[in-house]
Amino acid sequence: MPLPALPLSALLLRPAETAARGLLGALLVREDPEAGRRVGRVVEVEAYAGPEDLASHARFGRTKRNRAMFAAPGRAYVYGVYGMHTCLNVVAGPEGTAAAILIRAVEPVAGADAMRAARLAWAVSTRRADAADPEAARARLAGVADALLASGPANLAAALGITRADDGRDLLDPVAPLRLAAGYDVPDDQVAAGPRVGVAYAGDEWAGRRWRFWVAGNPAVSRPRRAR
DNA sequence: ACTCAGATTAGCT
DNA sequence: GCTAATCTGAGTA
Repeated sequence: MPLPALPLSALLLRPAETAARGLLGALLVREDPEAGRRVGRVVEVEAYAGPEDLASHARFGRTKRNRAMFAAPGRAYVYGVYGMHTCLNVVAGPEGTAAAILIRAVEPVAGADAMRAARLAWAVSTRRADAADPEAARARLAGVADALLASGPANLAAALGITRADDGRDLLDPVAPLRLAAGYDVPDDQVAAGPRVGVAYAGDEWAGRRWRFWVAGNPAVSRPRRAR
């Protein structure tokens, strides 16, 4: 398999949409001494530019929540949303740019069982109904195809055990427990693009940009929902 | 196909 | 205090 044209550290200095597309095929690795190694291939991403991007969390400037966005490229920006969900971004651009790439889906390459177990752990610790009936939660997750375990940003975070404790961590550190690594090159003819999900509030100019990129036909790509 | 609950927090007034 | 949020799963049809 060919390697990406650029090392990740150089790729992440490019404009967000370029870096986002280039991140397709990279590997997201979670080392866990108990559960073992979990690896996913990035198959779906979204680019967010800096404060000028009205869909970006950086549009309010620097805040308590988004401070990691202003850190160096390759850092994690992890935030919580909708009361229970966690999402992972990779900071892009020169430090202070506040650009970021939302990782929306990875295709499990190793550790699918550990991902399933982590999804269950998240469910019973977060959702009231699953806490009340863990067996039902276990049975539901047992029916989830491997390819869907880390499909969608919040599912991805749950499957890899990503929490806000990971906010600001360096994903390019080759020995970090959560890291990005060079993976597979994805040729242009396998890359599809469309509008970002859930950013209708940003107005036509920004919501209309086709800054969501995915590997065409890949089963781990999340189902885009209707804009709200 | 559509609708809704869930449950926390940032950002704003 | 209030509103909406880079979401998901369950319910109805």
